[in-house]
Amino acid sequence: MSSVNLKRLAQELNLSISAVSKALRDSHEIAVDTKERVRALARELRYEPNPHASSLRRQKSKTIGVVIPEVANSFFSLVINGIEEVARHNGYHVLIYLTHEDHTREAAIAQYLANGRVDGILMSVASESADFAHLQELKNKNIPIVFFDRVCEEMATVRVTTNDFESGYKATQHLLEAGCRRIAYLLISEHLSIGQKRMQGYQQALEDHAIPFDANLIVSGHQSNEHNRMLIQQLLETQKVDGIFASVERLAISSYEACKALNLSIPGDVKIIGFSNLEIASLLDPPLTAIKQPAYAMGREAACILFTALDKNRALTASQSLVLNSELIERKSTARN
Amino acid sequence: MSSVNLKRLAQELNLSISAVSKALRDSHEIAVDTKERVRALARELRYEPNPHASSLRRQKSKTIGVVIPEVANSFFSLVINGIEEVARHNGYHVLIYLTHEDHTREAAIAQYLANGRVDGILMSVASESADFAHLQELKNKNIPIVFFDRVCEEMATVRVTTNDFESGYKATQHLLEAGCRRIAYLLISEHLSIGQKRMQGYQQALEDHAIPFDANLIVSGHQSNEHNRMLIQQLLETQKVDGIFASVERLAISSYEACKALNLSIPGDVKIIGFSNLEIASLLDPPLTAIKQPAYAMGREAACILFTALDKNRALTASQSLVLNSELIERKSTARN
DNA sequence: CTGTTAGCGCCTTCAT
DNA sequence: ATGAAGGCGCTAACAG
Repeated sequence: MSSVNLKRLAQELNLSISAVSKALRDSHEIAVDTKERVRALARELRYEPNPHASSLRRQKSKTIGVVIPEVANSFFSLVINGIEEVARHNGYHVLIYLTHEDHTREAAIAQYLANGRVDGILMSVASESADFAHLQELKNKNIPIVFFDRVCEEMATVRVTTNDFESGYKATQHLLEAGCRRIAYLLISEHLSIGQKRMQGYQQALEDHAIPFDANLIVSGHQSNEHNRMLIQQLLETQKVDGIFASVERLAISSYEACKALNLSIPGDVKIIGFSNLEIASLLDPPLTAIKQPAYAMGREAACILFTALDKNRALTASQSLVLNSELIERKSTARN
Repeated sequence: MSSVNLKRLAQELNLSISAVSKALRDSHEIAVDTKERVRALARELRYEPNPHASSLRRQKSKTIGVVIPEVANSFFSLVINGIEEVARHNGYHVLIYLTHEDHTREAAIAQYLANGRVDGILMSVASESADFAHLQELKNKNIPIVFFDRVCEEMATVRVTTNDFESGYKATQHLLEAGCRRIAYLLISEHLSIGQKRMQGYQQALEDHAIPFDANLIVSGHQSNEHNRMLIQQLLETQKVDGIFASVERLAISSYEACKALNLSIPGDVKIIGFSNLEIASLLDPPLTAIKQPAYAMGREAACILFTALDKNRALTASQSLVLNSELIERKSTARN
């Protein structure tokens, strides 16, 4: 650590440390030419303020924590892009934490973020998070936190979500209008609000079309894609199913795989629609009819809300919540059958 | 900030700050029962040491920086997973920075990481990085840095890479053996070593099969997928091409799109092979024959090398570099034509 | 305009 | 076995 710090600059310039500090922060109480001299040397020596010292002193880190279930997934990848973009623009740094859908991990992460390491948190809760004491804890410590997509229903906090009920309704309606009568609904975890809301939309659509709800057509997936594919195959074999609505991307893909494995033709025997942001899904044959969430925008919006709160030292209130619209994307098949 | 800190604990326990500090670090010079008392209260008050104070004092942050071109890409997503996994295991935190393939951003990031914010860096260089002064700067400041996948050829540093020449060779050979004679090679940037090495493998394979190299069949892509698809379409329209070898995932996908747009049948008119880690590529019809990099493992390995160096205070030497093997994955088409 | 001083919270000698 | 003191590098209040 040959570290060039304020002391070093001060020595070389025959100035006091605080004068140098002020000069670099462009304080009005420092002579213009002095500022120039200071800045010149700082540039020459490539001075960079020590962020830890600065954070310690100012009680803020200019860093946020992003807590998400996973990243190997187009939705969260895009979200990170949005967040990083805004963070960079506002001079914030981004720490990333993956829960792998594990409630214990999420709690542990929350625990050690509650010590000043970050000024705020952006979070999409893990699917198993039924117990949210750890989140309440963060709230108590006054750490601003913005939930996005997978929110914690039990807490009154800022949320950036999409119109889950509505898009669930539309997706189901889409299948119904395409002639489906036995539509399966696939979700990832019963504890997740998005799964619930989308399902409510699904149920409402069924009801509006006078189709009876059948609990046998609801499948709750798990971690392993392999396992999920099995579950879906089992469903297709034991139940009469002519449509599948997958409430997350992975399940939509597993549905495709399951149909393929069973030699079911996809638009013919079973129609599939799923939440997905995968560009490549449009190249499938038939292309995956998808509900596409504005992932990048969600990341940006969530980050913006957090940063303005942080920079203006304003508290976050649930009223700042935002609901963005997901889009139903249907593409024509180029099937040559 | 009602922050519970050492002082607070010390007061409540009628101990000195240093005693508490030592107790929490399980020092042998503190009585066992005292330690117990301290730990009990710490747990009760949910004490977490202030990381900035600690970093400042110890001159290390237990944080690493990950600098990558982008994240909306299956390769880097998987890498992040691997890194986060190892980081968490070793008690490190992960800051993430995206260059968006922009050399200026990369330099700026390097600049402000060179101040103690991170103990080390994992990096995949931006495609435009012809000039690497900023990387040399980090080297000079003794910030350990491990390059992975996209390395900086001009510096003697630790690298975690894949067998690019070899896999380039194999991919090309695969197409040649499938009967291709006019194989296009798509790369993302001339400045990138991976693009070069894979191309060398491509050229060697051509030579070994006595196929002349044709510079017209080399296409260098850019940022926009849209633009790349156009370039490829143009290539397909102006040149006789019966095979495409895409050296990055995005270009493989764009190739698919281009063929579709031109109504070229994919195994028939043009065979495509590409570097890709997308699971869903197996569902395309025909499935994308892919060179799959061990992305997750690369992230883990790179992180491991960095952490052991950091924790043992050992310098990184180029000799610790690692070359992992990519796998050629061919799947049978289920085409019903 | 510039300098002095006093911490931020933690860790580490050194003394008791 | 415990405590006192100094300092990591920076900032902010207050003097001069």
